[in-house]
Amino acid sequence: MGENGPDTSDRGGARVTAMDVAEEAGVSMSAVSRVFTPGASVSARMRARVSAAADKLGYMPNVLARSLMTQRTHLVGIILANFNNPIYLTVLEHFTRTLQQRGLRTLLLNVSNENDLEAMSRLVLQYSVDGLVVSAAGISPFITEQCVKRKIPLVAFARRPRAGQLNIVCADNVAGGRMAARRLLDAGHRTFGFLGGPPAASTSTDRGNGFRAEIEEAGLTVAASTHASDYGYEAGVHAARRMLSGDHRPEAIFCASDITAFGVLDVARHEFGLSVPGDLSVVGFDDVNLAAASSYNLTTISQPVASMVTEAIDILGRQMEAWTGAWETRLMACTCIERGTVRG
Amino acid sequence: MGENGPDTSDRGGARVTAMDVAEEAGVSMSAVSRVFTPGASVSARMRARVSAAADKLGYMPNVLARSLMTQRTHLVGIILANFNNPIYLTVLEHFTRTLQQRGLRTLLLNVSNENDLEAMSRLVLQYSVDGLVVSAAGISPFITEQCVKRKIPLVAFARRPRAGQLNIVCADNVAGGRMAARRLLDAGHRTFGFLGGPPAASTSTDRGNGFRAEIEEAGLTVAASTHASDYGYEAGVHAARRMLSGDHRPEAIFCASDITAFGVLDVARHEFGLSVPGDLSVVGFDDVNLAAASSYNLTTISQPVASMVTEAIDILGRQMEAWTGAWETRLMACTCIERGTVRG
DNA sequence: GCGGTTTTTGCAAGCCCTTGCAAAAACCGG
DNA sequence: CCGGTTTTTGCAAGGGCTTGCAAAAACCGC
Repeated sequence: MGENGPDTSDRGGARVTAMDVAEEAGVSMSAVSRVFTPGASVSARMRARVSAAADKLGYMPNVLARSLMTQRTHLVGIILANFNNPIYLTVLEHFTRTLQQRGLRTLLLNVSNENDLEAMSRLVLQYSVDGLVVSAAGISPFITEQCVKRKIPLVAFARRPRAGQLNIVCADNVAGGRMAARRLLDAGHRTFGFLGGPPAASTSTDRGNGFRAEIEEAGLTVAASTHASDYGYEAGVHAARRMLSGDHRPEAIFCASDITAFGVLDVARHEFGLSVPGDLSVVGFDDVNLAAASSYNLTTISQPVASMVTEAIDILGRQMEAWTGAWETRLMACTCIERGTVRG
Repeated sequence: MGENGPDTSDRGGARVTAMDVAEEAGVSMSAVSRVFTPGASVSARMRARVSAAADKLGYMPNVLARSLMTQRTHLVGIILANFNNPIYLTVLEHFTRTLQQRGLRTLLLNVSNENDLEAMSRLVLQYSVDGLVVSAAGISPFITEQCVKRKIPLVAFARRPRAGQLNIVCADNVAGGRMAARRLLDAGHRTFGFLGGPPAASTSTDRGNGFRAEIEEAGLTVAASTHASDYGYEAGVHAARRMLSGDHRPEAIFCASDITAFGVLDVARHEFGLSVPGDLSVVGFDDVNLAAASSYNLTTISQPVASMVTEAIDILGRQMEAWTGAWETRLMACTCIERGTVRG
């Protein structure tokens, strides 16, 4: 005893271990461990002694070493493909916050460019995550099988429901598409356009399907239908030019994303001199922050991002503490946010 | 030999270890380890045998266990405060992608609400990250000291340069502010307003300082100056109402963020009936995606996000492989993106 | 102060992998 | 085919922590 302060036993990396604390406090390493393990059996006196020593040495348990024994890393992997739609920043904000509240950490993986999803999954599995959420197209059997084998709960986020060994949390895009259609039908429109996202995006397809179904059930058709190459503004602009310059310009357009809807609005107003909603009605999807901006004031279908995230994490949590081998799928209801881009 | 297929030795978690592979291949565990360690000494025959066994069993090394020995987790912590400015989605996209390219993983922490930064740092340190980037106000001495002690490279991202035991990568906000001023002075404006972000945001303060400095050096003053409560649209709207309804409405406004600038633009045009840039010039900051949208077409100061991120990761990488105890600070030049919200 | 309970503690084995060291194997020229 | 080199391999000792088990301590009522 007696060496004081910071450079005590500075062996290279200066990493202070439970053993160091144990020696400092004159107790066994197990005691130290127990002090840092919630719910373990430790007397108050012991706790005090150890804490004092730990504080003095600046000890923090190494959770990775711990995870070796406990088989729990408290790490949740999130594989995300969509970094160009601002709604995903909101999604991430909710995910990280909610996970943190539950004592879990976020391992974020980007699969937006050439990296393929399977390789990413391998990576994340090697970190023995306790759970995995994937918001990207192309969840392969390999991935679901690996997760099942390791009993790692997996939830596909914002992907179209499908059979398989995985959980799914997704907005009810078909119903959302129907909502958009209903709103537009109620406004009295007779000709419609649908502007989807990239063809690979199942969510966008579903929105389109719901939209078309509702329109067709009303005895009408969606004459114009096109896809933007991504969910970005520019893609919306290009698609809008195509759609508005045809000879049968639709009276109403439903866009599978707000950002592309912004592109449509701008092209319609500034390039075609149309008034919205006078000459053209537009409905978007997502309800991003700027949808409320007065320049756009976009009527849109909102996904319940907050509850989708909560739901996803609930599922993970439940299956983390008791793996049942059953899979859940939750379709969350959208709501129509009435603003100013639909007439009447 | 001879047991085949998936349920071989399914002891509970079904986790297959290097030992299992070793037995399957009839070799020592070290051999297995070496096969999965780049650059280790293994004969071709051995590699083949082990790989075969590993494939058969579906083995993946546990990188956490490995990190115990190697003292390298390949984890980089990112602590982020700002989830309401879409520019940060771009930042995250660059970070995750660039880190992945270098074989590093992203541990994302959200410090946007009550959670304090110090607690978050504790968490992330317990995961023995190899590096840490913090984009949030309030990096305390505790944090820098911990990082120094553990030789964990730390970079403050998009925070005002200051002395201390840490690296800093930041846009040159002062120069950026000056650029905005220069542009507005060149347009012949004589009265100016500055609309900053939350007072705690040093970056916003610096932008304001640069702006003011340039204006004052031209013998003029920034009469109106106010702060938005965050970088969001609504905050911009409220601030704009305050600023535009005074009796001395400025001819030109510089906003510390594009999103607040959008708010200003909308309030100016739709509530005050002003024409921009006819009656009012506006300059933003960040060059978010929608700044190019024709509804806004915002002249703005762009931060070189991509190179800022690359730079930050370069610093981390360098200090990860050779800790020198020296700290770097990089101030990256902004550029003025000329669009349509400044007259002339 | 004693036998019987209930805590509290330490021991040591274990989690899954890496790596220095020395033994074994492969190679080489003559 | 041999002595000397250069790989390749296995052994065993970690790395930092948890935890079942049994011993030690603390408690309890009488």
